[in-house]
Amino acid sequence: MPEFLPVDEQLDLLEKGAAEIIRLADLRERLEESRKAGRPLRVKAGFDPTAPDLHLGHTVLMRKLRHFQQLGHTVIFLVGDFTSLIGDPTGRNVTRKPLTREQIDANAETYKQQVFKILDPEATEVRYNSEWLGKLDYEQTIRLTAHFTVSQMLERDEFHKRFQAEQPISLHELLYPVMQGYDSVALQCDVELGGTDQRFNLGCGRELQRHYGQKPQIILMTPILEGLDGVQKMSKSLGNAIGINEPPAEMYGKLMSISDELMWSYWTLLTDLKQSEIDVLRKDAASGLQHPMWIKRRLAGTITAGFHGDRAATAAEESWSWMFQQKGIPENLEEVAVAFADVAGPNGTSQIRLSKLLVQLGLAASGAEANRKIAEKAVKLDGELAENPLVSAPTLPARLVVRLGKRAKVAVVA
RNA sequence: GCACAGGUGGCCGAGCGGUUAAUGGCAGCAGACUGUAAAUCUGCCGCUCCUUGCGAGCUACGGAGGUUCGAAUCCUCCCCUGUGCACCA
Repeated sequence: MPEFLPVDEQLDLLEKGAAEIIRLADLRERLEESRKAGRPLRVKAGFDPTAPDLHLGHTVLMRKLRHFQQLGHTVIFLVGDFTSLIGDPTGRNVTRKPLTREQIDANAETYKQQVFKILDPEATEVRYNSEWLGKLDYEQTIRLTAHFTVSQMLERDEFHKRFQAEQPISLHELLYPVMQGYDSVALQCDVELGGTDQRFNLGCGRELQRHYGQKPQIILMTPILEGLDGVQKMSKSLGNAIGINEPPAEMYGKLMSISDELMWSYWTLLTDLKQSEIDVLRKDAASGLQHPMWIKRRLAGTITAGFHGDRAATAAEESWSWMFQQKGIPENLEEVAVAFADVAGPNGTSQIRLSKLLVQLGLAASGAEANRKIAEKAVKLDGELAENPLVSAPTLPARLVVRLGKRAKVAVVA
């Protein structure tokens, strides 16, 4: 029979960084029962395999899942392969395009690879909701939807807003919360985790479980992580995200660019430091005992190390410091191999067209943009301001340190 | 199906026959300042090419045609969205 920690100790970890728990008393009770019976709780979180590139925002929830896992409970990683045929309307003012089966499968695979950087694969139950949703026939679906009313659905903020704004709401979108709720029934969940934006969907699970004679699940909501701008939620499409697969230097640098204020919620949501310790840091920063920059550097180092290991994090920190504080050129810059033919200048000469080089390196989105940046004196070559669109390449292969604004890369032209 | 209102660059939103690659706001990028912060100020902000010039060409205002020297702006058809109507009629 598995042993569980005393309930208060479990709650101490589980409550950290949770935005809201419905209801805390029930969770406590359920934990008591589980401990007494030696039965792990079934904890579910659903993921839409729509965005194969996970960012730190997604990890807030996964870290919470891991907490349950660490405490010995059963974590169910639910791939919403079926629901993503609909596309969750959350956070959207427009109807999503449905994905194809192939896209979903491919996305789910990448998803898992990334998720297991945080979760223990051995202790995770991976499920797909097509398993049960795909089997529902039309009649069963009708019976399922009969448990909800139209006005219940329209109460949901997203729908309400769209309705008020006279924007389209497709009928099938109303099915999303119903299906997510049914997932909880099918899996007999004790707890479901989700972001605060999932409140409505999570609640549907409780509602349906009651109808199916199950104890309504406990809901634990995690806050939505703000992106680099500190205003909007972290999202790849808003361009304010830090991907968990980004190279260490990139990750570290982005973390350093957040505002001082934002850093506190990152500490809470993205690290294992105890809340009490974080509060001390905050006090020290306010009183001037510790410079906020150093606290931020520690944050960036901690998070980077979590994904890339201590050594990589230290290297990232060093090159950041070198590059931005001393405005130097770090040693371990990313090298990109570039074919001379792709960046060749006028015919017959050995010159390189700088704008093309910037595009090849991914530092500029287009040649036109690259040219503008050159004109704006934002480009440096080997530390020297580059104002000429043509660069003479002495001998091939040539090694050039190219810098545009905050980012720099080494081009190896051959 | 009918009536009405709409569909403009990443988003919001002007323009309603001609210096309109398209006012303005947001977002973004770069420069200054800093702790690569934030805030602020300044510049940029469709793409391609080169002889990098206040250069040339191409593409763009839901789609397809048309009128015109010239259309995001006018006409026709189509697609999409919202609202209202839809028993007696």
